[in-house]
Amino acid sequence: MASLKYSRQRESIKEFLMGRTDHPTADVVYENMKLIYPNISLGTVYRNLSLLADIGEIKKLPSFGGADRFDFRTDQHSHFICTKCGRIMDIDTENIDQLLEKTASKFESGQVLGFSARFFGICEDCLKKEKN
Amino acid sequence: MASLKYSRQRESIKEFLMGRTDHPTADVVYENMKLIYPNISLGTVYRNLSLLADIGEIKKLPSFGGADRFDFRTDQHSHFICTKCGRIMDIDTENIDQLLEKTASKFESGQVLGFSARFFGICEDCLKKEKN
DNA sequence: ATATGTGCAAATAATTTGCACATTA
DNA sequence: TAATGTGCAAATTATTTGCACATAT
Repeated sequence: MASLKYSRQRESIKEFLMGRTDHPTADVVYENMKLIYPNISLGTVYRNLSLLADIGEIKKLPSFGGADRFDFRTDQHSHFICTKCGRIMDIDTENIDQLLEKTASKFESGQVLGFSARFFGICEDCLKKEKN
Repeated sequence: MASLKYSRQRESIKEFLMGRTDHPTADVVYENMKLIYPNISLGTVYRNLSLLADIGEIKKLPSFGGADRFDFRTDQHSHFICTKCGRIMDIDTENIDQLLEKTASKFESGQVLGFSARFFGICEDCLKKEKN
């Protein structure tokens, strides 16, 4: 029944995500884990990210023109995605979440288990760079 | 300056998407195009889908645990995504779109160019199958 | 001891790209 | 005839998986 066993690697991955708010890709996690475990493999990183997402300890964000992102915040919140640099920022949308919740409860063609709002655009940093 | 030239393949791809509401993947488009152009290549399909999305004639939906989806509807609307079978359905959310619009206009850490709400869950068909 | 986890490398899946030839304007 | 598009195959990118060995319970 697939019970869970401790692993240093998994704990470090979790801790790493906990300390970041920028929703890194698996590859970024991998690069950072290599500093602690020089021999860690990308496969291990992917396996643990999937596992952590499955048990709800982290959240997997579907890709937007690139690699998936992983987020330690598992509570309901929205994202702003910069289409220039790919950065993902949390965005405060309490009222939206309430409305989504309401819409979800009214949906009749299936069972809604989750929802999210996403905003696409260009972040401040990229706007500044454009002025050059 | 990359001006646009007519191509039968591109027109057919557009027409095909126009006749569907289920947001097919590039591969599904490819399989259907092969019925018309037996020698068409997947590369051509991808190139035209990207091109059409760039000029705003279709919409590219970021992947959710799989291949990207393409949609002829380019107006603002939301999606219900079945996490079992991957089906994507349009969902009517006028009030949500208004609220998202309002939130977008208030956002200060960048320039919002678009937004979307997505609902995840299990569609009616998959719910029925689960009962077996 | 036995299930679970890991590293490694190979496999798979989705998408992109270089190039010679074909088509459009 | 010059720019754009196509087919083909190889390359790239993101992710998954089989296997022998290592580690946790």
